[in-house]
Amino acid sequence: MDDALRAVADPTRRAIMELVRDGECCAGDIATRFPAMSRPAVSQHLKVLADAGLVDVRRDGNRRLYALRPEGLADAAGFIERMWSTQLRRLKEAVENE
Amino acid sequence: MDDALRAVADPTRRAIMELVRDGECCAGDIATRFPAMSRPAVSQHLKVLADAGLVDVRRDGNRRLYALRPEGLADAAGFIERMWSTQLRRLKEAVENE
DNA sequence: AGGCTGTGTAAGCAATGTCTTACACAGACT
DNA sequence: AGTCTGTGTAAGACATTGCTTACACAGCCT
Repeated sequence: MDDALRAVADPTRRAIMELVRDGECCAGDIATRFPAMSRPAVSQHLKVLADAGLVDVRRDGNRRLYALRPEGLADAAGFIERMWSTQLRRLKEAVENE
Repeated sequence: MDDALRAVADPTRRAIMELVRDGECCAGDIATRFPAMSRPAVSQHLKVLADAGLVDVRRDGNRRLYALRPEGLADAAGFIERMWSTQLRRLKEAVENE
């Protein structure tokens, strides 16, 4: 979970995830979506995401295709839900005490 | 969202959130739960959490009581759900193509 | 008033993270 | 074989983070 949450804490990486969310995308295409940043910078972000299990990588000849791997967020989602459920429980209690 | 996700990326801060999850807790009590760390370090983490809107602070005489504020995670939860839904949609499509 | 108790803040330092440029290397094309 | 295209990796500069110790200050108690 630690790797995933640390990876997701960066806005560029979140943007990349949104990009590859709807299907595979190759490194170069992803990089051109961030004109303000050099290509190696994007490549490093992709590595962080891959190491955290948030994206899958597949080689296709010359290129590398990246795709979202939502399961990587499972633990993070679990944490948030655990926090969230507190609110729901409190809400429930508040309603019951009405 | 950025502040919340950055705050949540730290394991100590997540532990603090779990601690104050079930009710208010004062700064000192929280700090004693982290014997490996100095009290000011914990105080700084609490500030980060408060600034990110993940905890509420309330003064009670001398002490400061912290409590979880789950709404602070709303945007983060939204992001995760947006990623997550991709998987669900794909799963659905896979089932339909069976 | 004076001295605890509880907490936040300031300054400084070591570790980490995020870029950039330069380079390496595999796969496609001629 | 030679070269181009696509992409990762290495090294280093710079900013940010997470700690520590020392200090500041408000609120209670006598």
